[in-house]
Amino acid sequence: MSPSRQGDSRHGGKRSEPDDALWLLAAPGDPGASPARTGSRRRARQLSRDQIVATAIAVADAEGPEAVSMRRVARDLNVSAMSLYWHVASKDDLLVLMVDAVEGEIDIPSPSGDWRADVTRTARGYRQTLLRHGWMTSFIGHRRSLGPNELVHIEHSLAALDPLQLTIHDAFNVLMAVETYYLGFALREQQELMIERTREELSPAELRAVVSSGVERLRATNRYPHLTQLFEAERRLTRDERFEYGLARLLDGIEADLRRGATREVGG
Amino acid sequence: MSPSRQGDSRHGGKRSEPDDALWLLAAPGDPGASPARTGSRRRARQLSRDQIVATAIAVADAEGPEAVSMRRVARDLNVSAMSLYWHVASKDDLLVLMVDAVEGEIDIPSPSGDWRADVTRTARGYRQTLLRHGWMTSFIGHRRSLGPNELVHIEHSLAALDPLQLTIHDAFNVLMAVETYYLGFALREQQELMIERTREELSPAELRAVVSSGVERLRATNRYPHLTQLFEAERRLTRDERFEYGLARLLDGIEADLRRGATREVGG
DNA sequence: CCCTCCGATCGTACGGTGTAAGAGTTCCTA
DNA sequence: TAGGAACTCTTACACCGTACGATCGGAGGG
Repeated sequence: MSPSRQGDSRHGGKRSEPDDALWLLAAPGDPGASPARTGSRRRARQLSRDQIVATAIAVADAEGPEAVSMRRVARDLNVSAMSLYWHVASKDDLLVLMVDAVEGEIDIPSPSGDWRADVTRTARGYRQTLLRHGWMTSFIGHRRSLGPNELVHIEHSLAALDPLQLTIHDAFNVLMAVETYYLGFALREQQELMIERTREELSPAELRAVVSSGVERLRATNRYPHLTQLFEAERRLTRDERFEYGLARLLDGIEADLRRGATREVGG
Repeated sequence: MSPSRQGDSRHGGKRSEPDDALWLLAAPGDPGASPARTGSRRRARQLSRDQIVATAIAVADAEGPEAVSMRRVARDLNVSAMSLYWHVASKDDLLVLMVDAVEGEIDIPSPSGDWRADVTRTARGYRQTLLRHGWMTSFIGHRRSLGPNELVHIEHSLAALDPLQLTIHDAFNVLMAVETYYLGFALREQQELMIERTREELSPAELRAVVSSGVERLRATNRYPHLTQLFEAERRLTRDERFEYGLARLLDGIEADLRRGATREVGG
């Protein structure tokens, strides 16, 4: 019944992270000795945790999240599957590392003094990055701690809010609301893209048939007037427009609330 | 290389859905003949799609998303694994059906005339339901079509916006912004809950050690002033408070924008 | 120089997974 | 009574994560 506990340390591998990799609140993969420290001191061909993570990301980018398996990553590195376990505690750990690595790709504008512009820019960058790595939305739920790159992300985002002179909690509250929004958007967007991709595999004729028969049945029931109308209308808003609309409205609301005089006190 | 195509029909099973189950834009599981139509006309013990979905949901509720396997669900139904495939096209399909079934649990208030109250109520209901079925955030990405229950959800949500007299597109835009928010919140909330649960397995002493050593290292770097401050502060906002704050601000922004005179035209 | 040690890699094996193929069972209809 | 549709089961395959122990190769001590 009780599955294997999270391995504390085996083979006597070292525990220390590569120094400035700071993980908070829970341990990520721990078995790793620091990777290939002095170049070619040991074996010429030295496997490293970063290499593994990069390869796994490449696989996920190219063939989707379900293609990421230990054996597959190992094969791409010309290495046996079990070799990976020296550098990475488990597959779940690898996923966590992948997520944090991508989080490091997001470019973070340094605070300009215009908090709204900064936040908007960060949100767009986040969205672009998740769009570039569509698998992120499937793995992001595996995150069970704050990785070094997310720490940097949060720190910078909070710094961008400095001009507002909020308490740290109010600032965090604002930040979380915005992050919530763009995380949710990324999730929905990914779903939509998958549906679109599925539909692209149909011939135009098939597609038209499926859609119109669906809409037809929808209308026939007479119980979905709004939906019928929606599907019949010609132009739909693009995803970009929807992203910008919701983000702008959220920031509008936050801005107004702040102008109204500090964040509303919550009872307690 | 090319994996199995989605099975069109095998064994000559019927295709028709149970009549009012309306799926749009892509097919869900199709092999199912309609389940146990006339009670005990056939075998006394008749497996049905709904039973399978319910059992799968029960497994997920009790033991988490990773416990849901075809064999496991079959075992709980005292049936062989392959029997499920008569009623359900694949595991992915089962997941889609599970998601839609849960979506049907969300209670939908009938429009009261106060759109903001209605939307808020729906958002809370959605959050509560996703909280009750924590696995939803891991499966929701599998949705590749609009299930009957989500159709109802959208239809009702759009109806709630009627008093605003928007074009159907603008209404949809508003709705999507809100859904984006509470979907994102559910995702983050689930992450947080998993972290909390992980931490609950530690003794208070261990916990304090882990956290404070983390914060200590954080401070030591001198590069995370905001985060350090955040972790040292005593009171954190509850999740409820954060949920309500972001939702209210988003609705504030939408409201203000609408008052400003119809939704802003987007160039094109 | 060899020998020992240990970091790193590998081979094998176990118990799980999703599901294709087709045989077997049960019941309704002609 | 025969036929066939509706449904269930057995078997088998390829793949998965990973426990365990053998093995390899270079660094340090004698």
